[in-house]
Amino acid sequence: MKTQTDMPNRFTSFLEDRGLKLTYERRYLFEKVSRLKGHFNADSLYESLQRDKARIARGTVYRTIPLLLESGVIQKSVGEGKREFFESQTGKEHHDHLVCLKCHKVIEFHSDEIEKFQDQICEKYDFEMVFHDHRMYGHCGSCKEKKK
Amino acid sequence: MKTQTDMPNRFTSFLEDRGLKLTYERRYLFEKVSRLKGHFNADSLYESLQRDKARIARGTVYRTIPLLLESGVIQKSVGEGKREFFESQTGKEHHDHLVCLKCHKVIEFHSDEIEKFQDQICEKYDFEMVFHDHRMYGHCGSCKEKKK
DNA sequence: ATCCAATTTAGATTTAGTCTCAATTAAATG
DNA sequence: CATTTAATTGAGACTAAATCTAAATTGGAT
Repeated sequence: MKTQTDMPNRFTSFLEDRGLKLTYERRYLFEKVSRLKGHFNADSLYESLQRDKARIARGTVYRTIPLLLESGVIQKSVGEGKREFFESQTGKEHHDHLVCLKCHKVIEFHSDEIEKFQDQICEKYDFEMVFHDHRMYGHCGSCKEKKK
Repeated sequence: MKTQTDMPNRFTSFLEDRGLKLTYERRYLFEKVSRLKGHFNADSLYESLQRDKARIARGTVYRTIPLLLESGVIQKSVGEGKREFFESQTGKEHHDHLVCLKCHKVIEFHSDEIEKFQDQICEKYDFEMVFHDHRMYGHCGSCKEKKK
């Protein structure tokens, strides 16, 4: 819920832990993706920087994305095409996805029970979860019928 | 009348539903990926065909992968690099993944309870699940400690 | 304020994936 | 089972995505 700009955050602590520099470009990209609502890929992110007149090179975007992924600021998302898609984790109300293999419709769902058992699994394996991604693929109601 | 001795399967029924032809290449690729155990990408699949001396063009591999995905024969998998990775769904003992954001270790898990609630969700949304993919990202036991 | 290793930039290069069109083939039809 | 035709394939040209390189810049330690 909180997205403080100058306070330490998930990303700045991550950089510090790794002994990496907090450059202008890294901070800019962190703030940019934190504000992004929908899905994006490396290129659409680069283009939105250009619209901002932020002079950050394409290569820097590609080099920063793995850092944002590893720090859990963004995650890989439901990709329908060939490219990798990402979405911001910040302040997002969590949901998971049912994806129709036929019409590609995406239905969002949420289950407290599943989340509870997830936590149990993490405890069992001594794993500290940052985020998760749970998708079920199959056929939605209308495509099931159309199958005849 | 079918010229093949093969039984109908998920892929052949899919092709039939869509009015697509069951070509030599499609059958070959279906059988190939069904036998594959680990992860693969478009290129490693193409290379394994060349080792087989199967003369199937690169373009055909790229054109067939979406069909294998849509029919649920393969699914997109835990991709660590930039490329899309796939894995066969056939006859695989189902498991899900805990993925360490730091060392990229993958821990497999299985939970009957989670599967049960998944089924409930599907029922609620009138969704017929073909397969699912559930990943939790975070820090594994040893990376948690190393964080200091 | 200085210094140095890390990082960035711009563009060249490499690699991944798509497209085109002539040739081939599945399978529907008689 | 010969004919027909629309779908599919193969080969390679082409486009797009991602990486690399070397010179310039910068964070942050001293």
